[in-house]
Amino acid sequence: MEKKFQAIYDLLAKEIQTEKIKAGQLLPSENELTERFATSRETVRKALQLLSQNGYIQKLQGKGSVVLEQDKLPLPVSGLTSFKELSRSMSQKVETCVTSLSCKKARGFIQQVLQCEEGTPIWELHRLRKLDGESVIYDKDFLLKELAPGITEEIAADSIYDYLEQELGLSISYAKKEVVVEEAQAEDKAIMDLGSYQQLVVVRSAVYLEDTTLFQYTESKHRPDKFRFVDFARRTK
Amino acid sequence: MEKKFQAIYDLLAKEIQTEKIKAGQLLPSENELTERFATSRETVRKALQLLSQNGYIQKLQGKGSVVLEQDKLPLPVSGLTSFKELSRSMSQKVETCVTSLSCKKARGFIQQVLQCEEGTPIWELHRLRKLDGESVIYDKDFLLKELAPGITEEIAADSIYDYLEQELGLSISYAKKEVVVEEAQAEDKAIMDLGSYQQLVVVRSAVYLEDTTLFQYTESKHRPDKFRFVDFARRTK
DNA sequence: GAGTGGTCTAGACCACGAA
DNA sequence: TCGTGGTCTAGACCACTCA
Repeated sequence: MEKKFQAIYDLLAKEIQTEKIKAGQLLPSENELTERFATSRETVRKALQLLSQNGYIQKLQGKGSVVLEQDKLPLPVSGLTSFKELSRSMSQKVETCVTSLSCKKARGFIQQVLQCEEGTPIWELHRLRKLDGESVIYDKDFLLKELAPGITEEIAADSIYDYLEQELGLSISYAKKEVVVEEAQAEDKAIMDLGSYQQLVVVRSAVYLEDTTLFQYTESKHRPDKFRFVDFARRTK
Repeated sequence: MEKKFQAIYDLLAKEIQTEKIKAGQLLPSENELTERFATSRETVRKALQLLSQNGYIQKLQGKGSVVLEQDKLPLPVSGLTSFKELSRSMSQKVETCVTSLSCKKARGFIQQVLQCEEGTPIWELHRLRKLDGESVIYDKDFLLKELAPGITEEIAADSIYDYLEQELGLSISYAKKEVVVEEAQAEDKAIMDLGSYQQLVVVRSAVYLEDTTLFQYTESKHRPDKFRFVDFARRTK
């Protein structure tokens, strides 16, 4: 059974996305929504808080909740989104090529970033992402084998997150990310279509499960002209 | 009078920051906190939700709230943070130099991004940020003059946000951002210390007030080696 | 003054984890 | 079984906007 506030959120989000309620208009008041959904005001407010967080509305005390303008498919690199989910919203032709999938024992750098015992089995996965036939993104993933024993090249080419969440029932919960620009390494130049680009945008992320286990470490290198990051942020005072 | 849930948040955040409660430990249970702060459980939960959003804790059903590891001063380019607030957390010597402050009538590109009438008075502000004597960040701001009539070079060199919020009582509420990499223009090369760098990380942002007025548009160009972006993101399902 | 959102309360029942 | 967090309720009072 879906949670009530989630259902209200989904419905309102959909009405905004489909422009059944247009930007600039006010949502029905909290009291009206309370009646319409036969619930309590706090539950309505939970839904509205989600809408506000995700940039759908702005609440104005004494007035109501204004619907904000929706951006036309910004790549939500922000938040936690996998490549497959991303590519769905891209018009271009996208291809994923698994260049390497091997199992290693943790030591040195990898052991350190995954914060595990020396010798822990680790999947090391390299994937090349092609847009319109050009290799422009190079991902290296390191994951605890213990938690995802059955990874295959097919799964890796599709979506690891789908596999984890739907097949294994693991819940990805949060991530820490860092974005920097670095010189392309010899390996990058050999494997990617860099043209004259000498630098790459590198996104490093640590992915955690619900129980706070650090589960995956990823280094994603992007050719600068194919990198775009968009963000919606609220001021927290 | 400070809101109760905010006070509880502040106190707990401080205890985590100062490692009075260490990473990996559990927070007191919601019932305990309810008693300690002589409040209701929902109020405690509001505070905990904030802590969770900001990456301080992870809630585990049936167990409690685990304190997460704190990162040592990540530049929070994420969220909504002004340069002055940023520089406070940087060890390096930071200098801001106002290279231009003028008032224009909106038209063309500027009119479009600020979504205002043609001819609306606009402040155009150029600032150069120096780290250790090198000019590595170049900001161009466009703001509605109507809302911030009294801007001076002194204010611009200090913090515009402080002026807006403390002097004018305006409330900055949210922003949309985009990060891309672009070729350095002739102007950028002339005014910044770019060395052999040919490309710049460009952060474009639109800043909105509480009443959803689009108030400011900023283009911030960073020398790639001095750009770093960190982010904490929760998975939203 | 009427209607809006913002905060807070005191309770209820449920799902989950650990012992 | 007991303590934890997750959801939900029905009410209260306040601050704000607008007519």
